[in-house]
Amino acid sequence: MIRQRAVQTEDKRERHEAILDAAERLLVRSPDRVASVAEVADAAGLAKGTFYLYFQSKEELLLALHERNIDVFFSAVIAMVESDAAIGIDEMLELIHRHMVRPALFLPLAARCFGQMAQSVPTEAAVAFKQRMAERLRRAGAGMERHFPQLEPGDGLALFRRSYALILGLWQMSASSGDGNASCAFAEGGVTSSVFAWGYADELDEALRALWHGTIGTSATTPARSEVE
Amino acid sequence: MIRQRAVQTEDKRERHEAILDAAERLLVRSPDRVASVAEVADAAGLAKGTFYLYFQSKEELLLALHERNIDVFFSAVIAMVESDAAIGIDEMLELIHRHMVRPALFLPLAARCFGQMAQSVPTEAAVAFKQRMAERLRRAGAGMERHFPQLEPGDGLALFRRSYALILGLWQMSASSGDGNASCAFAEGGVTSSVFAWGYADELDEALRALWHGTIGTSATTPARSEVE
Amino acid sequence: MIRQRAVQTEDKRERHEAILDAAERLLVRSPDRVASVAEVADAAGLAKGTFYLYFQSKEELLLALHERNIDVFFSAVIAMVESDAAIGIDEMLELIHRHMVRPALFLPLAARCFGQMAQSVPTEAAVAFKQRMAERLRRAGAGMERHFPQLEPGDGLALFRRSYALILGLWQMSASSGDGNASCAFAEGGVTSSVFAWGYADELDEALRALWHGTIGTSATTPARSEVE
Amino acid sequence: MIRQRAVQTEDKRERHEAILDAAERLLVRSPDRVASVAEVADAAGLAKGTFYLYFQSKEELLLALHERNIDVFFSAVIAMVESDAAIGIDEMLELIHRHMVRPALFLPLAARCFGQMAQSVPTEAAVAFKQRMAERLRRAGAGMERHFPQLEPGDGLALFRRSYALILGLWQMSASSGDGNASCAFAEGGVTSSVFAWGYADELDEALRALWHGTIGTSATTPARSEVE
DNA sequence: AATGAATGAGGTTTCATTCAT
DNA sequence: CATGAATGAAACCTCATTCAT
Repeated sequence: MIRQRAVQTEDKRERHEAILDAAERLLVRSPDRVASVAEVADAAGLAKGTFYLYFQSKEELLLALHERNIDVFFSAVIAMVESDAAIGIDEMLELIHRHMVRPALFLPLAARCFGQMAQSVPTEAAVAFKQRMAERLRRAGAGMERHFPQLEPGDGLALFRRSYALILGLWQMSASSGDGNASCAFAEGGVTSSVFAWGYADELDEALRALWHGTIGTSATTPARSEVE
Repeated sequence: MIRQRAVQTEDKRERHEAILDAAERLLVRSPDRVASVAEVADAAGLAKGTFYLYFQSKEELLLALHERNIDVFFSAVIAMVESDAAIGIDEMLELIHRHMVRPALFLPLAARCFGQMAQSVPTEAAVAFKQRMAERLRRAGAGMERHFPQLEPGDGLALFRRSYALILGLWQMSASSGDGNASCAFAEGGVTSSVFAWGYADELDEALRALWHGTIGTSATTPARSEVE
Repeated sequence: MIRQRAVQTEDKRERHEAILDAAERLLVRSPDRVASVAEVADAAGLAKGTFYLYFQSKEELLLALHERNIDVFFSAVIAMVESDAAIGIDEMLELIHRHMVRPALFLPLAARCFGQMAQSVPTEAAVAFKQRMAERLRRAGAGMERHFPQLEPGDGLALFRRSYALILGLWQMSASSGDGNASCAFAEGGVTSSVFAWGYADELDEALRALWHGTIGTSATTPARSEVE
Repeated sequence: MIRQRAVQTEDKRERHEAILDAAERLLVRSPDRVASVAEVADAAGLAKGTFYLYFQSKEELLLALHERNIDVFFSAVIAMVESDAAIGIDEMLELIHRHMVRPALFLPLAARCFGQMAQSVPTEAAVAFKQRMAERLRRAGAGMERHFPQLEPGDGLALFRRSYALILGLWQMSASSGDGNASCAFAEGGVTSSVFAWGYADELDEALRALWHGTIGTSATTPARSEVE
């Protein structure tokens, strides 16, 4: 239950979360448009002005929402790479699909944040975000290097960076015309469909395999591939 | 010389271009903000109302500007792959740098367009854009397959798609805090810089090499590398 | 058949009429809005600019259209009052209904013209219109005075003026909310409907009878009334 | 004193009025043109956006302004007819002149509203307006019937309706060429002037007398007339 | 702290009118 | 004469953000 006034620090965090929840709800309900601040505040049971007591700007809200998603993903990744279980690309792909591809929210939000962050997020907030992001990438990359000795120092990090770039970039190419679906369903047929009618999920898998294959070598990827197919 | 009135179809195309030029000029001058329609029209020496004779919306202008950039790049790529000269990844990287990385406009605009296209571009326009894009990718991909017989049908296309995703995705990760620079120059030092202070240009090269290496194999990439260096 | 270029005076008049016809057609088709100049020109098979070779402004078009309607009405009125047939209010009402009430165009147009003429019609055009209008009223009024000796000089004119004012004013009160119907069909019931749910046609008859009765006396109106009822 | 922010309902009403006042001021200052929304907001000391917090559209502003005028008039009329003082047409004419004819604003605004209301006022607003108008007419009509027993039920209402129609209709005929004056002062002489150079104020009196005479009979009108002349 | 009225920039739209061709 | 591109004013609209209460 939310108190009338958030006097305690804990209450504040609660409100923060409540606003994020409200934004998420609205974003899931209609993924193709971003709710206005008024709508978000309303959905959170607050007045418009109150929103700005908890977020500097609307962009910051989106960024925070995005970071919450990212956090879940990286927690899982870091847990995996820091465990001693044997891991391969298939385990990683499974994580990626579970946390980024299947949730309706992750990719649209990521695209929006990365595409527009430059606009109105104050530099300090962006820097802080990037620092937290960097720490996550560093830990995940270090874990990777522990599992794959053929990786030179820094290569684990780079691998994650590039994977993330692929995940986002491919999604944007597939989703960039307002079709909520991963696969563009246009029936014009002919050449077009053979070029653009690719499913995001499958293409992502293949692309990541190619990237990892080119980085780590076949040791982790080829076997995994053969297991699957 | 531009006529006062665009009576002929050719004149209209010229006007169209003139508006794009104006927008480009403004965008180059202040890369961190998008000029208003009024400013663009003004810079093109036209009234605001005239702008809407040539573009449905501001989004469409940005999309058209982006497509013009893309077109230059793909023309070069297609010319290359359809020629009989031996090509390797280095030639491709050079094209990418010349047309996408070095021009100040390409990547910010691409990020903006891919991240936000769904907003106000009518579906038909977006579909048309994608079809033109698809045709370009198809030709480039087919050309690639001609040069690299080890590519299965469709792999050339996929390679371009994934490369483009990497180009965009990495740029968004590097540029997402309003620093116009390719390399984030923040002086907080320590861990952060070792993780995020990577130059976009160099990282892109490495990432693309890894991707191509994982797709085409060493035949095209490693030798090419040794020739250059 | 309309020539390509209206060189002769006669051709010009033809075009003038063609534009009026087109405007009338559009106005009849959708009475609640006034077509744009572009639409009118288009419907007349002309370019937008050509319209302005035949009319100073859009207002002038509406005025001319209105005047054409008026002319038909007054021709009938003058013919009647200048004949020797016995006339009473019923004959007049019949004319009014035939030329003003039943045609869908007359009253909306009249309201628009009278309500907005002040805006953009140059004074000279308005004066010219009023002069022609005055001459019609004068002839009709004089004819009335010939038929009703109890009218003092000028009273016939005044009677027409006041009748026209009633016709217009009542119509505006009845039609002022976009309901094309003469009778407002709102079903809220109670007091409201008993006040506003009056049929224009019937109310006009009664009002004009009262006005004429108060001006001419019972000689012309009461008998006529008894004949009808 | 007007608060900076209209928090209370009462404050909002005040704001509403303040905007109406501003619009009225501008309209009085230059009667031949309607100020833009920006001008009105400016004159009210508000931002343009604030205007739209209080009025749906510009048309609604004009309608509200008109209704305010109407309200003053009908309040006076209703007060008169609901008092026990003896009333005749002269008292009524005096009210009409004081509230409708002499104020520079009433008639132009009424003409505009009645002629154009259909445009952009949403139907519900127009219906609400008419309902309020109907209630006023009803009360005034009922009061009239109390004073003049010869009126049948409904005749008082009809009398007001017709009077209002005359007031408006005659004004539109007299004012329809942008001359702010009640009497058209054109010097073309001859027939014209004898037909159209009638003073609105006097003609209105005569016309209303005729209408009332034809409705109520001489009991209320003739004596009053003799007193005046 | 909470509120929501006020702001103001600017995108979108319409359209009567003008003017170079 | 005919054309329709260009104009520019202004309505309309949305919305992130600010600030008096």
